Amino acid sequence: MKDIAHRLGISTALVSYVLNGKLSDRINKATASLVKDTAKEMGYQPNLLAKSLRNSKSYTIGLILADIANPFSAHLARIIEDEAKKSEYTVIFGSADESHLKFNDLVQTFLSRQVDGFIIAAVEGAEELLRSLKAQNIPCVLIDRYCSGIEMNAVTTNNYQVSYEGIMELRRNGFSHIGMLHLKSSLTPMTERVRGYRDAISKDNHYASDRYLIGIDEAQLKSEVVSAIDQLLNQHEPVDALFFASNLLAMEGLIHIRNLNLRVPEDIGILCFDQSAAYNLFYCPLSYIEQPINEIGEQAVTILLNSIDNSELPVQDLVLKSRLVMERSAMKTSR
Amino acid sequence: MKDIAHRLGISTALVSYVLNGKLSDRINKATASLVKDTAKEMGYQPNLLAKSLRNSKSYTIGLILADIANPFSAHLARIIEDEAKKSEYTVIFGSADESHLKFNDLVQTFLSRQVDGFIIAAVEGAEELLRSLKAQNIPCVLIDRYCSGIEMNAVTTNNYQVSYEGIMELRRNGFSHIGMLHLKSSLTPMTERVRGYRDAISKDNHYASDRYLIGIDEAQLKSEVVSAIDQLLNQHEPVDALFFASNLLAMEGLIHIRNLNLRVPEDIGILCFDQSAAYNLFYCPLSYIEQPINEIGEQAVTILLNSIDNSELPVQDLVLKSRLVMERSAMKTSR
DNA sequence: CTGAAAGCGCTTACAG
DNA sequence: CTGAAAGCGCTTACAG
Repeated sequence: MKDIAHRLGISTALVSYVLNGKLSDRINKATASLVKDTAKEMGYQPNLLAKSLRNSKSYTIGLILADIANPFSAHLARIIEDEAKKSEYTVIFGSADESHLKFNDLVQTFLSRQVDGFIIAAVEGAEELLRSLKAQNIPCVLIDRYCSGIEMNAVTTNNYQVSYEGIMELRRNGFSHIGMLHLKSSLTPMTERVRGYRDAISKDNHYASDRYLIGIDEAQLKSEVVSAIDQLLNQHEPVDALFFASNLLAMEGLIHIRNLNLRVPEDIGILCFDQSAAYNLFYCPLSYIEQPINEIGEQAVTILLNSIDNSELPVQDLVLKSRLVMERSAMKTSR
Repeated sequence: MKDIAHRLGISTALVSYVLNGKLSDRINKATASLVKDTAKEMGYQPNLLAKSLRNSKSYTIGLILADIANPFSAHLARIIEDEAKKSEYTVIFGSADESHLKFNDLVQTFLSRQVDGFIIAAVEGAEELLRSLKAQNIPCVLIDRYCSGIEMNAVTTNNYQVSYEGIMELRRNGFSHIGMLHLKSSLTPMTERVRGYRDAISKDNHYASDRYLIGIDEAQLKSEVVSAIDQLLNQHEPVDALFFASNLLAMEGLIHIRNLNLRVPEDIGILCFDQSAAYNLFYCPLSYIEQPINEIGEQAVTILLNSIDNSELPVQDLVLKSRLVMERSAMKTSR
């Protein structure tokens, strides 16, 4: 910029005005186009760091996910990237691995990088930090996980409702002993899915709602899924259907079911949470609950950018609808 | 920083020295600890933008991938994130979608954000821009795709060698008519895999090396995979094994094979490129070529950071070894 | 229509 | 042992 100004014998102020299209009504058109041409010729690259420092606006959003390597997160990241780009925002991301420490670390790092706002899939124990972000008036949108007790923008899905309906569908389709594998987690998506399952099971006094309900520790997911399924099958009245409450649970569960040579849906009905390209390789078309990932990502960005532009906006709490996709795996066939 | 200085009645210079641990040998220890305490108490957050501007070093690396939503890319991104974090670097990422325009755009955006260096999965037609990055002396590491004709740091895998060996293994295991589906792409991973296949087929005058070789257009991957497989099966001498040259090709191909009710490996042998959690849902254990993703990511970051720290380093061209994992899908059983 | 000057938050060579 | 001052690359209120 200095070079341009110097070359043309004008001030950097003028260069700045021209390049940013400001005051364009009272600038000599000849000089204006001269500046533009010279800028192009010299390959001028604005320094966004300097710009941000001066404007206290970085056009950067911080995205904190559980793990970018998880297909669900990766897909979401892609949507957010595209949506942010439309408004000239860049995304910096980090994976918190459900760890409170990593989460804090990421927030601090991103803050010192002066992000304009956050899109956050919270971890357990994040309440305090979230509260402090809110107190500092830093624009945030929670995705996936809702944090009760704090009024913050959030984009979530109807986990309770769709789980309830999924189980009711299984019952309607003739399954009578439906088990559920969920992650041991106090975060809303999981607790809501469990609640949906329990209410559906309890309806009309089916049987005790925790009889076939098993929580899995994410740290040893594989082995626990295997023993949980074995346990549910080796009972006096074994389950005739299984509800997997996340894509990872479904993946490991299905592998075990295939290893046991169980036939789906004849021996056991299946309903999974989250879509996955992998399901297509299973021999039986799998039923699943599809979250509207595109909409989650788009809405999160929209809400965030709005609240960056206008800090006085009321808190938005958007609950999107997941879709129940029923395939053969959830259709009981007469034996 | 100004606040701290003001509160303590000292200069910001001193605060800066203390907080950065510089000149620590000639600073009063009492003031030093006073500064540190006050900084903590006031919740001082350094502004990395200002720091970067002053130091012309942003501690940011730009990661350009084909598509962060692709499991392979997502996994790589995660490794790179972790490795970069170890050295206090933050990653900004973008998906180029194999588009030359998006690629240019991302490079420009990241440059104006003053990244210290790039990790790049190049697109077709990126040569010119890469050459200009090299001319500007901007640290870069190419991953996955090698760009012939430009001397740049690169971390790739032995695509030719491992494809050749995979096909030879299939032949050794009794398959005699081996087809290959690859993407129409002039990028090295694909061309090298094809070359490996052809050389293995040509060896000992098997048959014309392009007889069962079909290129797929990524834009309509699904439909073309289906018709390609049909074509390879409905011949006078149909194929008895298939080599899928990428994870997406394998995914769609396997779906079609399952739809056709073909038995693997009895009716058709299978070898896939790239590992995938999805493979585990297939009824027959699948053979695949596993690229060392962890090592790719780690080495890419290491090489990049080294060349950021020392611009005089010689160009590194690292070729890592992929691993051939042979399972039942590649074992011909006597009918 | 255009320029001189201050300032964003930091660092560092220089002086004392 | 510590401070005043310049400067990184930008923007913008003010003056002319």
